[in-house]
Amino acid sequence: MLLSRIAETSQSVASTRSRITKTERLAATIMEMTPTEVLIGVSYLSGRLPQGRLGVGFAAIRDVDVAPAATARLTLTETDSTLTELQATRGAGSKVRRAELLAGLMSAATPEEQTLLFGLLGGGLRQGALDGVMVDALATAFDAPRASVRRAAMLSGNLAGVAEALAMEGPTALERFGLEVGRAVQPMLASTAETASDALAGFAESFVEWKVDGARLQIHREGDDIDVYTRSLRPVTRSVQDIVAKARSIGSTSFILDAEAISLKGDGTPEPFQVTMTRFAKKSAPDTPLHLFVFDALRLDEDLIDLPLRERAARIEAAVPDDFVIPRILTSDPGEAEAFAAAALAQGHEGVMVKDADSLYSAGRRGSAWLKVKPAHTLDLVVLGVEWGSGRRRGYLSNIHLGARDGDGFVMLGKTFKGMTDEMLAWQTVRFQEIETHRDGQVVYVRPEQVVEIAFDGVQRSSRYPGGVALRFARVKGYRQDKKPNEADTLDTVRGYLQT
DNA sequence: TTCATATGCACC
DNA sequence: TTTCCGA
DNA sequence: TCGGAAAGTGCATATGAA
Repeated sequence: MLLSRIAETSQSVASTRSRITKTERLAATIMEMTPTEVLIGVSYLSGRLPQGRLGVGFAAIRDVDVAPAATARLTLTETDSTLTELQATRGAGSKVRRAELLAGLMSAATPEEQTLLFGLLGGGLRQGALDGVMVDALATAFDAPRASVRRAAMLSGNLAGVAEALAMEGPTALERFGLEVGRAVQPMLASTAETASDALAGFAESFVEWKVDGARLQIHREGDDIDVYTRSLRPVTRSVQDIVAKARSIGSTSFILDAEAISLKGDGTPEPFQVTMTRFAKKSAPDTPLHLFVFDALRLDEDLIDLPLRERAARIEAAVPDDFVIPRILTSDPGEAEAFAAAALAQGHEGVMVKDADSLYSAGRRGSAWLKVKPAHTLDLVVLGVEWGSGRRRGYLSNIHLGARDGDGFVMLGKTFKGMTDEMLAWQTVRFQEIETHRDGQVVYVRPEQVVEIAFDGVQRSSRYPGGVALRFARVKGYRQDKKPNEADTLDTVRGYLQT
């Protein structure tokens, strides 16, 4: 029902415009909904989508100008306060979580409204999108074990189907859902560890494998049909025909593999991440070949997700050509692990993954069975400006602009909001207004007087910043009260990280 | 028509 | 993607 | 222990200005 509405609205928009965006499509659909439908949809959306992408959709609901992210954020906040009011009527002072709210909405919804909601989940949004909030809400609304709902949704990649089955048949319907070749599965995620030895300490025996700076791929094959998906489950089969060809040479005709794809230079060292990424743009010729590094198998002739990693690895060794398998060792010796990690770094790779050899594949979970270990660098930089935060950081100065010393001045290298505790936020809100020079919109500019220690993963070329370089994954380690700006690191020092 | 800016969407 | 925080 | 919230950069293309 909803799907056909989306199709109709798409066509009418397409007749007047050259291209329609996902948000426009969504907006058009939302505008035709009844208030109840909007309430259900919006309460889901407000907890679900990244902020910046909602601009057009929410602007349309509120009938305000289609305008930049600022409008979207404002509108999103309004939506939030509407929800808060709703919550307040339920219980004085008691906080109602979004999942509870949603569960209540679903239970109270008419069959027509439920159909719309499930349609929204399955077709209106990203295919296969999954959300902890939704799983929670479904479990509560239909009185099913949370873990079972989660597992069914993760493995089938079909949240809408799970929701519908729960509504029609109840919790017993969950047993039907399992792995399906051709249907992308939420990939297993990793936590972080400081060093390879630290990571190793938690496991009886560990696989230590290269962590390459590429793109994660999930490769499905059933007979002659091969499909490739990104980490976010976007199908990219057409862009990566060289990967498809490699997959075809694997000694099995029914599999689901978890792998990394990366462009390497002639000497085997990695190309910058941006080079790999251009292969995944909509229109790009495969002029830079992608290497394939398989590191896990959810299925190889039979389902493997409930077998330990050591067994899955053995099956991979037997079926996948060595060239396509991630270099790794099985060990419990910290020295061996550290040496392997050092060698990976020497090859130019990011670091290593350390994985519990006895762990099962838990789709979509960020557990501690997989640990990523990458060395962090630090720099002492100078704060050039700060932006007012939003959401839970409203009223605080949050996102800081970072500068490196260059001659007598400072050159901006990027921004960061990561690594700040609530205490630091409170402190910097006062501090940066003390050294404020002027304001422009959300930005408070300051005299370059405050030094901050910044951790980062690497330096990349940038067309955005005047120094031609930007920091990758910059986060605050702490403010340096003991250093003067003229002791901060220089632009040349930063550029020095480009090669390594 | 060309160039610059804005926007959407992808990812680590 | 990293980090902090609350349930 | 888990998941939400905070917002990053780069590239391609659509739109607006010259």
